[in-house]
Amino acid sequence: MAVTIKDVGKLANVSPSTVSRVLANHPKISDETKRKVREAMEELGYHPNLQARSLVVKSTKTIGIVMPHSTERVLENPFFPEVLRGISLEARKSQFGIYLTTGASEEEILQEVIEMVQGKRVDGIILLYSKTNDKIMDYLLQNKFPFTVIGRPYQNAERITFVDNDNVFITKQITEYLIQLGHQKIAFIGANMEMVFTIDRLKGFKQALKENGIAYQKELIIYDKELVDRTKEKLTEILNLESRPTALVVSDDFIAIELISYAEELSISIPEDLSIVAFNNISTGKYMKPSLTSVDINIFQLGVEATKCLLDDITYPNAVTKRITVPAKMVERNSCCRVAE
Amino acid sequence: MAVTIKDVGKLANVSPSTVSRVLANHPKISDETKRKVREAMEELGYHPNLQARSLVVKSTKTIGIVMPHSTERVLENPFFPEVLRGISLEARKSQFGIYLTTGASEEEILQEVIEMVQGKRVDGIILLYSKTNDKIMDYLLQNKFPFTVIGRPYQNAERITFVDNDNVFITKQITEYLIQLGHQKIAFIGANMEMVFTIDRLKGFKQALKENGIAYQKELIIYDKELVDRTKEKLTEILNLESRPTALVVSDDFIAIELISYAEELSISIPEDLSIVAFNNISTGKYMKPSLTSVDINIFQLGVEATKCLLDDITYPNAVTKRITVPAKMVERNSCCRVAE
DNA sequence: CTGAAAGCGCTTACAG
DNA sequence: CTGAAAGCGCTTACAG
Repeated sequence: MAVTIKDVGKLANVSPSTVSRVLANHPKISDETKRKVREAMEELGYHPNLQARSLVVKSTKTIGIVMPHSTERVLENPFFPEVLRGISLEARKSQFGIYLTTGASEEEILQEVIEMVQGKRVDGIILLYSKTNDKIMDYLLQNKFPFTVIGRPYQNAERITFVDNDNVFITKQITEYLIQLGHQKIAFIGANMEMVFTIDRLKGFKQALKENGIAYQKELIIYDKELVDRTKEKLTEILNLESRPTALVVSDDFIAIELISYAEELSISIPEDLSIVAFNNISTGKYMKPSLTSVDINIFQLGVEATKCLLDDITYPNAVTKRITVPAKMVERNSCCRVAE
Repeated sequence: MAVTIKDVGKLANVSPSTVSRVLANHPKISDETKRKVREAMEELGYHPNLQARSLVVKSTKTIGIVMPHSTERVLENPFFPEVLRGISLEARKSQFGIYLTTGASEEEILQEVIEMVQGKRVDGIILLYSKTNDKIMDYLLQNKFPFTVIGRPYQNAERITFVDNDNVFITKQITEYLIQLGHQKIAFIGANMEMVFTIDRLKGFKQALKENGIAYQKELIIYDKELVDRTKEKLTEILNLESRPTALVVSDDFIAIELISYAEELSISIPEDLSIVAFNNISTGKYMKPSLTSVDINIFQLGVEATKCLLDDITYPNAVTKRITVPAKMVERNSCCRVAE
């Protein structure tokens, strides 16, 4: 059916081995035969069967990407396309393809990962997120399979190559920015507390409070879990607190946008009554009213670096693990202002 | 190194052929040997090498997805994650994996597609977009490789299975909605004119005008090409036309959001001075001020249906081509109002 | 019900 | 510089 190395060999009057060698541009093959063989390939429209090659060379030239559960709202935000753009760019440079998980639950994803790994579908894996007690990370580590994570591994970080923002630092910085604007009552609206970036950001948030002598108030910390399915009530609840916060650190621009709309229903003006700084710097943030002050976490670069690391890891197994920090920076716009006296 | 069918056979005291058969749960193998073999697999942690299997059964159980050029802004909007969610869901049901193109130009993507097809990496392909003169579609058609497109193929539609919204109809409908609100000067802000959905929407737009006796004005049609890199000038230009439109049909919520912000800089109020209906119904649309009236094109369902069709096509090659229409509907919010007399 | 053999399409020592 | 042979890990007629 499909044209194989044998057909090409026959047409060019050489053995299959020789065809294979010109495919690899082996230096010891004469230019003459190379020409002949290439002509034959051209004529027959030959293209190597990658499966067959993979089977013998034991390398697939593809990387697997583990996405968050496809049911998560996470996927709604532009993180995914953007990180993929970074990964693609870098993978393509090395002629690597991309294979995706599709699972809707951690268990399903784990099964897919096992199949990718054991089924020899990929040479390495990029984990797009880092959460606590992640079975997938455990599995990969245990099987010594090359992988890189975007985000800080909660355990075994010293044995894992990862790229991340310095979430503690940047969150401390933005919190201090709010403090310098005179805010004392600042709430933290986190994402899922199983996500390590949430843990790190909360840490930075607390550090800023502490170093500035502001007491930490438990009721001013809200997590995603409390938000899902009753976002509106929960957010409204905060806004109605008798000692309502004057500023918010919000894990995601989308939540910030939602929250702003609720605030305005309650006649709370942004930023006069409530300052907000969020994360991710979505492209429409600058067109909002008020425009959103947000942390640009450089998603594209996270993807690029993670891929570079993974490809390194595949090429030189057993090299030392690396830790890459991608700079995040606050983009100041108009959703924050000095607290009213 | 890795454990193979041979190792399992040895441990279970059967031939590799038998192991292979219990893998396939062949009915003629006795329960007793099945048990024995499965035990051995368990003990050794055996997992089949999918590459090897693919090589002989000539099926990869994976589908390839061709994305728009990764450089396009298209990727910024939630179309991509959402369609992928639909594809994943459906693919997973049939145990199919997903392989992605990464190319940054049509030429690169074509090369990748050729490699996917000839390299036997995938059993079928989903094209995530439809544009005029698409080399990739031509290639696939010519090679009789199973594929499905999301969007209407510009050529050869009768020979291609595709899923699409009825873009002509829905755009006609929303245009009539604006006309019924009393608007006569309506502008159309399209995406790239090479995209077939833009062509179709423009057609629906014109139909609505014609049937309502409104003259078609060329200067009220703007394409993406004119927008890229100088979006602001171009949009502002429209807003400054001496006979400024009172309503807009905009190809994408993101553009609408951007446009709204420029309008307000010019003290044009939405919707009082300018009504807007856009496409895609992004999740934050309802939190905008004003909230966005937008067409929900049901991206998720487009992904699901495209995958179903493709899997059918893979299972029953040479079946008749299908055309699936996924309903789109306008979600009415507050960005449109009756034209001022 | 099970095994031996051939074969999927390639690569790569080994030999000359 | 090139070919014959073995092998990657599986599946599947063919035979018994």
